[in-house]
Amino acid sequence: MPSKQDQYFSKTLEKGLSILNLFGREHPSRSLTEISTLTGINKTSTYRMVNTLIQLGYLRKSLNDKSLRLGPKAFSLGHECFHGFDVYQGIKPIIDKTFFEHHISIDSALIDGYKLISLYRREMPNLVSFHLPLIMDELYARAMGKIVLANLDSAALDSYFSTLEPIRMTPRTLVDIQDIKADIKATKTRGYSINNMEYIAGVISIGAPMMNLTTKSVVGAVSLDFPSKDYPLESIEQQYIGVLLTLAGEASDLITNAGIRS
Amino acid sequence: MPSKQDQYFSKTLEKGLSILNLFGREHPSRSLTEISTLTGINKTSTYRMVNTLIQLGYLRKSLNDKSLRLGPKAFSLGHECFHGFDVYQGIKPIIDKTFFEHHISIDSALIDGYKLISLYRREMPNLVSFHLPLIMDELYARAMGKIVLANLDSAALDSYFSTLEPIRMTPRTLVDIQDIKADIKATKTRGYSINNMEYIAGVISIGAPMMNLTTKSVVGAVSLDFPSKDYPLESIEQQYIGVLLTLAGEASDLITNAGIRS
DNA sequence: CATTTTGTTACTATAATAGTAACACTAATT
DNA sequence: AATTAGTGTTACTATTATAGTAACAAAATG
Repeated sequence: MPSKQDQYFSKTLEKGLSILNLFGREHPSRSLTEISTLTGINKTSTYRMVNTLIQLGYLRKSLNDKSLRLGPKAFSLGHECFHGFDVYQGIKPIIDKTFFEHHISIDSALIDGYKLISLYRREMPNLVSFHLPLIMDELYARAMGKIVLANLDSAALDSYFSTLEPIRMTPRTLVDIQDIKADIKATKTRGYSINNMEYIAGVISIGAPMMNLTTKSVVGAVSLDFPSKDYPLESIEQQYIGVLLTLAGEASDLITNAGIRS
Repeated sequence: MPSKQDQYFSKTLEKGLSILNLFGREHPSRSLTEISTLTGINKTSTYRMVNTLIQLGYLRKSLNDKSLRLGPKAFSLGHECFHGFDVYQGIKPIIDKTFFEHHISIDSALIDGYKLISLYRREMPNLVSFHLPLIMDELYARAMGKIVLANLDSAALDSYFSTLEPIRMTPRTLVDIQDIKADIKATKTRGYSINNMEYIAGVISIGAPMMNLTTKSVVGAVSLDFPSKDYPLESIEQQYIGVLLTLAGEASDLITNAGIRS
């Protein structure tokens, strides 16, 4: 948790970046007041920040209505930030290798607070095609989320549950807090997580943690995803746990070398 | 040209973003003093900005040496900025359509100052594979650059030439300023630009402008790229000018609707 | 071990931002 | 057409955040 009140923290920069973060695939356009209310920044300050971003080319303003959109500079910054992220470059070959060896769908993600940031993903054509968001909230309903929760310390876990309001996404989603807690406990002793069609109907996943081996802390997770009609859970557990744990081990080595920590 | 001295411009935000812009594929790691000298920001202020970016997760610091790298937050911001850019989403189908109809390599870019920002690209396997940078400086040596220059007003063109120091990239690259000026003039009357192996040996390109039809200004360009061994320049000019101009027209419509202007 | 370089902290004058409030302008409603 | 509500933009200062100097610590270098 950052101590944001020291002298060596720029609130202005934080505000500016929080504005840029409001734009994305599902929000290509926003208005000034919308930005002001969403960020909690007063309207004049919002205007200053937005105006700055426009002048620098990160945002642009429609002429008719004055709605704001991403500008060319945001596009190029985005490209560089995406492809310049060394962990992304490092995990690609690891996941690709496993993908071509075993022909299974694989996903990976990093923790950011109590969210998962999707890192790199390969999907088999047999899987129900689902367009996953880049940042995912539902830790309790996904294999990657469960294994992350199982590796948090009890204080962090309490803090997570204190604000949690589970949403039922499939008939099998766990929505009772006690059920979720029990599942997390089981996951911890098991060493890997199971998502039995709780997030998307027809998809079974197993997950393992990406650990920083130096600090002994979770920083993300990998998962293998299977179509339930072709793969019963029992056979997955018999055949693929080794693959999963090997992959997670390789990913953990990468993470540890890169010095990622949460 | 932005008037950056008004009250409604945040210098702090500008500095913070300029730091983030120093990172990318070819510069995954940088030191504090490096950042300070490159941006011209005083060391303490750099420290404040960098510290902020670290606390927010946009940068991370190596434990041993204290070198800085992009963090997970920069990765997710990058992804959203890239895929949330509506012009990118809009130009994809246009270029894909032409690509599948004519089986030729196609490139597109937007202007940013006197640089080109690569937008979307499709490449045929017959083309010499070249890894283009996302931001390109050599306007004088590329088809997309030439057509952009040909559409600038004389003041802007003078300003461009006043700082230009051409680099010879192939035996055919124009390095004499007078030669370049003559070529720009010829391009202007021709209506499309020709790059005859001046940027990469063995690659001939033709370029046309993406115009904002409302403001009558250039905002970018598209180009068709051919391997010179299979396509002599004469046959390209006979067969593909129509394709090029149609594509440029469609791209211009998109740009105009989006309200992109330079 | 001495020397240079790089990162971090202390301190304060100055400049930049926050926030209130008023204003212009458009869109919606009557 | 007139009224209202809403959004974006500007004016104006108190406040506070930042810039920059300088000193210091900690590595890196020789």
